[in-house]
Amino acid sequence: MKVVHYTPTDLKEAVEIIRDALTSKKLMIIYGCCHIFYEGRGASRLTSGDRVIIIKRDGSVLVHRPFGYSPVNWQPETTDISLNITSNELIIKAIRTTPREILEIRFSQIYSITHAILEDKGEFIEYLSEHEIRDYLSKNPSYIEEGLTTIDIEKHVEPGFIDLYCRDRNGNIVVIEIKRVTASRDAVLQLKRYIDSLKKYLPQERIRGLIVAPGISKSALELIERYKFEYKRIDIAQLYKSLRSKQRGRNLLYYITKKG
Amino acid sequence: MKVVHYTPTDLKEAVEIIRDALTSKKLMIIYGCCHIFYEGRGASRLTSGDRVIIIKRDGSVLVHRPFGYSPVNWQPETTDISLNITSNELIIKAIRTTPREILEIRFSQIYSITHAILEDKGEFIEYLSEHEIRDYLSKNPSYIEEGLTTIDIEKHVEPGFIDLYCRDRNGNIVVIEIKRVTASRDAVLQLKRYIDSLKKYLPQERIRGLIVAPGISKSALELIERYKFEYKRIDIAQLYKSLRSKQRGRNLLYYITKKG
DNA sequence: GGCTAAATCTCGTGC
DNA sequence: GCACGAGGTTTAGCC
Repeated sequence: MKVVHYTPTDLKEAVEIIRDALTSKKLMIIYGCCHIFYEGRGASRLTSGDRVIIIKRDGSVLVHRPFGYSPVNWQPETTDISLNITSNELIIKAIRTTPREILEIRFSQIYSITHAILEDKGEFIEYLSEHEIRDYLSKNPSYIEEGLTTIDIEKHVEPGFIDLYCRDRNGNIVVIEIKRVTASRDAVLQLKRYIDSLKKYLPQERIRGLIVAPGISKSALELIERYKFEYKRIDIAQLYKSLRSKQRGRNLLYYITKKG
Repeated sequence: MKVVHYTPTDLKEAVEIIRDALTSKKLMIIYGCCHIFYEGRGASRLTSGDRVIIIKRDGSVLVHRPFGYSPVNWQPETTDISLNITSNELIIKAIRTTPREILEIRFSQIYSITHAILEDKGEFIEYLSEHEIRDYLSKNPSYIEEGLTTIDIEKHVEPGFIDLYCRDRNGNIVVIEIKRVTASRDAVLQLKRYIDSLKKYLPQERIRGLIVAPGISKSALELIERYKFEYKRIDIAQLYKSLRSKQRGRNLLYYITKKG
């Protein structure tokens, strides 16, 4: 990647640099003093100040202030970008339809422009969240154990929330703690607290404790045996396949490796 | 604003530049080839490729790929940022608690670093959208008229959607057309079409037509009188205050001026 | 295209 | 600190 950097002396010089970068479809970053006009689903004005503007090759525009994660103004990728210059302002206008929205950036000064062609063939691998695993297993409890039925999800007990609250084929209550990664001692202790709390209200019920995770630590396994809980290993990659098979663009197998 | 630009020859040079920028709390933008590790509420990996990384002075981190409006990875502002270097990688790690999340960026190459102190005292002025006004008035119909009750929002009739469909204290139907800006002739004609359509289905009902707007054009007012409709002026600034009064950091009055 | 549901939603406020 | 609600939410799938 070659990054080209300019410090334009005036707006007339800047407009040529920006025009070139736009036509050659580069990613461009501008440091400048500007005020901003937005009209569309909402409407806003931002009075003059120093900002960073990112224009990507797909036409998406981001305006960032010195603070905060989110851009103060933006335009998603489906935009047409126009460029104009008046006697004292350089104007970038990004317009999109559906919904009709206009973002207008008016620079009084441009301090720096960098642009480059980014070669990014990287693969974005997204693992399953605990939430997703929990939802899937609640709908497919037989994946955990034959004859299991879900009674409740995120059932509230005093110490917190039980991931899955089930009943097995013999009518026993099964309290399930799900972990996205190798289950640690903490997971077992958590499960213990839930079950101890439950037993106060259901003294006559037989309650099983079950850790569901792709792996388990030695110390956790020791605790499980002491408390007479159980451990059910799940294959996250297989689960991922079942969940994401309908989704396009992610045709690979995904694995949880180990706790980072 | 003074933007400083570097093209570091190696990672050792880059680490010093980045360290300086971090300690002096500047906004920094890095063009580099990196792979990324994220673990927290979710988990992801991004394999090697060229990206733009923005680190702001509040510690927020954004990782942008050449396409798309949204960052591929990020960390909101409540972060601690650490910097390390191995024999062949420069590692930026941004960690936050509540929720515990780790973002790790591992650069194999750094092409360009720019940093600057942005002076941005600009005021962000957000106007109300027609949508927001409609929602507010639907929940507070007495703002329009004493004894008014909302029956339906965006009620579908043949020619389109009625903004607010209400009943007044005397049991009459009130069809309300809301405008964010000075209402024009078109607004009245629109209202006429809705009411004409309604009358076909409700021949026995008395139906009132009401334009709610911060202003009205002369020609629109003439039409209103001809059709025996009504006009209710609303104060957008006052409405804004009621809506946004709970929000901090926006302690000014906001006004709708005119259509930009 | 609109509608529905989930998100590392974010960003507030109120308890 | 955690729940609740709104947003130019965004983003994806489904009809």
